[in-house]
Amino acid sequence: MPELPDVENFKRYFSEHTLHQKITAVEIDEPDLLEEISAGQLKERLVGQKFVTTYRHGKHLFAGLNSQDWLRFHFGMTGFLKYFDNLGQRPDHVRLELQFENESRLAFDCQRKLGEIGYVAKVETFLEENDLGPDVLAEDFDYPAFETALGDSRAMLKNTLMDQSRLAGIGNIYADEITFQTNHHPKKKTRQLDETQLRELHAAARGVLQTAVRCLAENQGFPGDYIIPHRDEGASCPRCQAEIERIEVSGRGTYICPECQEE
DNA sequence: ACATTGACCTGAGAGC
DNA sequence: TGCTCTCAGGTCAATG
Repeated sequence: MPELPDVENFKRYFSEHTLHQKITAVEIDEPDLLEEISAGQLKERLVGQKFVTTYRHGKHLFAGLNSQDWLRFHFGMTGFLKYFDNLGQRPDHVRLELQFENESRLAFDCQRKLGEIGYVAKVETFLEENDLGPDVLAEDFDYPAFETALGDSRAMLKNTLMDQSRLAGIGNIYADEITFQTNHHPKKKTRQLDETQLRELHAAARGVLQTAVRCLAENQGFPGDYIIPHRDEGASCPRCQAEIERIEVSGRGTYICPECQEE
């Protein structure tokens, strides 16, 4: 689930519920998910603090504390946040739970344990050390920045889009949507695109992610010409009715319309 | 430099 | 009902 649009919504959810409340207890149910800090230290650093701000870069969510440090979440394949005050609403695979002054709680649920919980002093340092490219929805991510980010990638288009060191935020689902919207086969070499096509790709990448953020926020379906709701072998293309195909690209399940996206 | 494969983990759903 | 198989929206390391 969690690609950039999901994480952007987690950010909003986090802000809406947890800011400016004193943390009174921290329960760590799965210490293996901790990255830059031990369980004991994390408790020490969090109890008594408040979250004052949030920041997102790609698929990473940073929650800023009044100590100036940041708690970092990466959601892996199955992570999500749940805020609740009635224990009956506690989800099934909680790996970290924060309790607040008013007895409410925030859980980080992560069934497959592929997520990460980190703790960093500076966001910029983390981004550099982990070689993350620019966030695709950053305000200043204009076409020249996009061109720079792609560099001289010789990979297949889908792989370039998903390469977090070039572009931060795009995963399997939205890579497919972006190639569909621009009528490219995902295995096409990125290098083969001319400038007009690259400009279209840039606009489509931002447009798709922006639209997805909004659709998820409003809990409504995707636009009628999106392939996302038709990720099924045998489903029909929302634009030309041809049969959707499932192929593999670098081991990832990939859905395409063979008519709209010729190789 | 890039593609492929398997590993990390666990569970849901399909098919028998 | 229960078993087995496949698949899952992320990332890393090893291999060719």
